[in-house]
Amino acid sequence: MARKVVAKGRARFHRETPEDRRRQLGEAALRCIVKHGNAGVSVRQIAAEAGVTQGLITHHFGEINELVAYAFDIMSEGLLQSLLKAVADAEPTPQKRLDAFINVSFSPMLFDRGVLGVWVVFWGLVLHSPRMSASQQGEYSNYVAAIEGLLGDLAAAEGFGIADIRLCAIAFTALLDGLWLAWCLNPASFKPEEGMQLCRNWVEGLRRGAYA
Amino acid sequence: MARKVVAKGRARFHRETPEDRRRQLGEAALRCIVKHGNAGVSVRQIAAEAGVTQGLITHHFGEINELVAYAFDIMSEGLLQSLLKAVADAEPTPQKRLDAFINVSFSPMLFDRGVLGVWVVFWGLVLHSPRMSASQQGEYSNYVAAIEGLLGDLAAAEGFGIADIRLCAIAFTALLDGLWLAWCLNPASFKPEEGMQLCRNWVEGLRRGAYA
DNA sequence: ATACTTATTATACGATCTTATAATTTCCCT
DNA sequence: AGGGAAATTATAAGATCGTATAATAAGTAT
Repeated sequence: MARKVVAKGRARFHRETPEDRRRQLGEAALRCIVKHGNAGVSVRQIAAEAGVTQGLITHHFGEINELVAYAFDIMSEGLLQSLLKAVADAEPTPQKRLDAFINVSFSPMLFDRGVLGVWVVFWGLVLHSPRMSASQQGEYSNYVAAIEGLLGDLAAAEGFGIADIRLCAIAFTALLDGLWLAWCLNPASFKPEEGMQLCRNWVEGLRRGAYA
Repeated sequence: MARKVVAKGRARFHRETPEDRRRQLGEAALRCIVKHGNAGVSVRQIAAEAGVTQGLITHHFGEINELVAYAFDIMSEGLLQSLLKAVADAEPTPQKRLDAFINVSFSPMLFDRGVLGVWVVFWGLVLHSPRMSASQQGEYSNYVAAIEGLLGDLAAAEGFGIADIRLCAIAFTALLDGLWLAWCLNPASFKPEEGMQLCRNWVEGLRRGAYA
């Protein structure tokens, strides 16, 4: 009957599995980075955002870099899944699938200053941390491979030639990333629909044999 | 004859004009950012790099953000000047001038992880600081305008059509930036010469009317 | 129920950060 | 040669940061 009495006002808490807690902390880290950029990467801020004390981060991740790398991984995987889902939901023709990929790339889910803000922080870390660089390389190659598949299917269906499809996918990725970056840094410079049109123009150049 | 005696070991120093000192501090800031990324943005580190005491930064710039914005400006202007000089030194045909622009864009002066590292830091600040955003907008429009001129001259000389040359320049800029980003984050993904080829392929698509 | 594992809190320590203020040196000007 | 403006050093104050350590609560198995 008698509830166990908590000594001296120490905070009560809910115990969670390591995986759940790690994910909560990773998502809290992402929210902090969205809000404050590099300045948001701090044990104290992230712990406060997650509603826990600082020690938990040390306990689950050791050092904070490990938490940030983990946040990078879950964010990256989530975005790629969203992209692939949009492609899977499209009509199963190479043209429609590529269109779907372009459309979702310019949708508010990805074409968003907050999302870019997170990536900019990650890029900064990738340049100075082998751990982050390893994550980035894996995720980049997954992304390029997805585009490679889309472009290859289109070329096969329409019968035009591509000299080096891997390089082609790299170029298309670069175009998407570059437009994303430019628009997020300065949304007045062009409209998302115009960005989509520029991507379609790029594909049109591909069709016309500019990369054969 | 008697040298003026310095009291109690206080450091001697050389007095400089405000412009010179500001530039020295700006360049020291750039070196710190190259070396340590966001972590290099610190009054203490920059002052040490410049060989002065911290107070000088406060004296000349007020708050550190102002110094970083100034560093952004001098770096941005320097790079654009280098690009324009390469164009000016090329043979005066639209084709050669555009080629020169592409070549210098992929030269070690720009295709460099340290240079990208500085820009990544700037981008992060642009997303959270109106002051930095204002600088970025001005510099981006100068950059796009330069490309717009190159592409317009080529179209006029060769007689192909471009529906919206401003958007075209934005796309080409995005491609360049995207390739720059991808290579610096992961230099193994492609070779600079391959990047140059991809840019030429993009121009070939333009020639073939993909943007008409 | 009771013991045990460990997730979590609480707290402390040393380093580094930004900014403010006062003292001092340098150099130009007359 | 000497006075004065301002460039520069020196120092301090308070905030925040990362990490380590010990104490405690929560849930699980016995």
